[in-house]
Amino acid sequence: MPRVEPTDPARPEPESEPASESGSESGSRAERKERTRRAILDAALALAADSNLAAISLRQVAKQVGVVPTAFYRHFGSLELLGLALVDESFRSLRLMLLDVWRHAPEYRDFIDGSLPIVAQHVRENRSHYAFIARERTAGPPRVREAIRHEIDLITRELATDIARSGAAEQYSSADIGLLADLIVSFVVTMAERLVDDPEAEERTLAQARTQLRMLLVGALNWRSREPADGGSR
Amino acid sequence: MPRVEPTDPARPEPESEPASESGSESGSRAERKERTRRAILDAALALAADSNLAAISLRQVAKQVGVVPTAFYRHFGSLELLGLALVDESFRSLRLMLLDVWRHAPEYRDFIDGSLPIVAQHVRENRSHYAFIARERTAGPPRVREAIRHEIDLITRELATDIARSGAAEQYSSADIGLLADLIVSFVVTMAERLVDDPEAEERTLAQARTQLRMLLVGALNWRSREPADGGSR
DNA sequence: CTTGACAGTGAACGTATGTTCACTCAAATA
DNA sequence: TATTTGAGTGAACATACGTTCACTGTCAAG
Repeated sequence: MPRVEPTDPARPEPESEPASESGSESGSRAERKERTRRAILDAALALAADSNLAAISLRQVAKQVGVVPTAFYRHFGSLELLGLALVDESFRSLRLMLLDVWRHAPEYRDFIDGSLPIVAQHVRENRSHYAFIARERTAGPPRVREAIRHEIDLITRELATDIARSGAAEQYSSADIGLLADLIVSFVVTMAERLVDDPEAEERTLAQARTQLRMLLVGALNWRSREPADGGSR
Repeated sequence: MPRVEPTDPARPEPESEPASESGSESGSRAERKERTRRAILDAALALAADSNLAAISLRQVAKQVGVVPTAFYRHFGSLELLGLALVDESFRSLRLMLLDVWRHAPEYRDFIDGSLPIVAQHVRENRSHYAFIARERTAGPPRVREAIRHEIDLITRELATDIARSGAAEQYSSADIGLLADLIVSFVVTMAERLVDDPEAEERTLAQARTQLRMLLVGALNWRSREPADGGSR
């Protein structure tokens, strides 16, 4: 039986079923496996927070979860694959949040005041995931870095098509729309990094980001693409 | 054995002086110490490039340098202090480069076309240092992270005073100048990260960055600060 | 009721880690 | 010339690492 002696990793998992059993070994076989998997993901997330993924060990994770090191391999082939799983779940949640943002952005004016608080709230509620992404984006194993960059690229493209659709697509070349989307996403990534880094300063960070985003969009509104094939050959 | 370092144990040290002695033990006592110190810094820089500072070991560094592990302590008390030294030397070089940039920026138009190539060249010639900064900025030991953030803050402030001096300081509140400087520095940091990440794409990255920086400055030129102390809140 | 699948166990392995300590021996100082 | 200094040595330590292997006990399918 799995012992639960280390720092209590009580599952705050939203169970659709009313958990009649308070013990840690309830549920079906598959449910128990999934619970261990979650515990491993959470433990890795917590341990990596004090340094980074490449600096933690399989044995530390296993110890924190309360299982023997070998049990790790039943769930992940390596720490790198664990990292990819964390990237996956981080961006799955992020994309759901972005659906809200897309919806609440009918005009440019509302775009900022409507979107930023939603993003900030999501960062606040998923701090460890954002911290993970911010760190591993530049310092993670190559495959993890690539996965994160790919996800951000996808988001940038979505924002670009959204700008092209709802904005004045006439005055911008499609290349310039892409560049604008990239500028915005890069800025929001930077802002998210700051929210993660210093949660206490959320209010100030947000106020500044709002002004900066407005500066940026003033630039966009006064922008005229010169030639069709200006700087962007795609 | 997850990773190996097939690095040649030979000294790849670029000597500017015509080495009359082919051996590696010329010079005074202090010079020899300094040479070992440099070798340690370079070795750590190279080893961290495959993961990050927190993931490498004192022994790996010592092995790569070609000294016994204990010799490390004659130069640095810990890997963290080594990291701080690397931050220091990275930004010392960076600041020298920025002096050039400040000088060659009399107008906004020239600011972009004159500055970006200088920055790009510096990144190209100091790739390993920029890679180090980019990684450790988010994933390094806390004190290293803090040191990097502090250096970037100083640069941002310098840019702000430079904008206030040479630009039209009338139409912006001082707070907004700071926000604009932060916007620019953040963007350049992102651009530098990309140059480091994919040196092959330097030309395209630079072309896009030039357009994006122009978008950003169009925003700045059309910006009017609403109230003295506040941002553009409505 | 039997049986196979399989999450988790526990020992064992060879190797790598940080740090200590007493030491050498050539250059710098006196 | 005699002495001090200090960069680099090499052994030793306790601990941690990833990975292997044969195992156990229980849930679910046959």
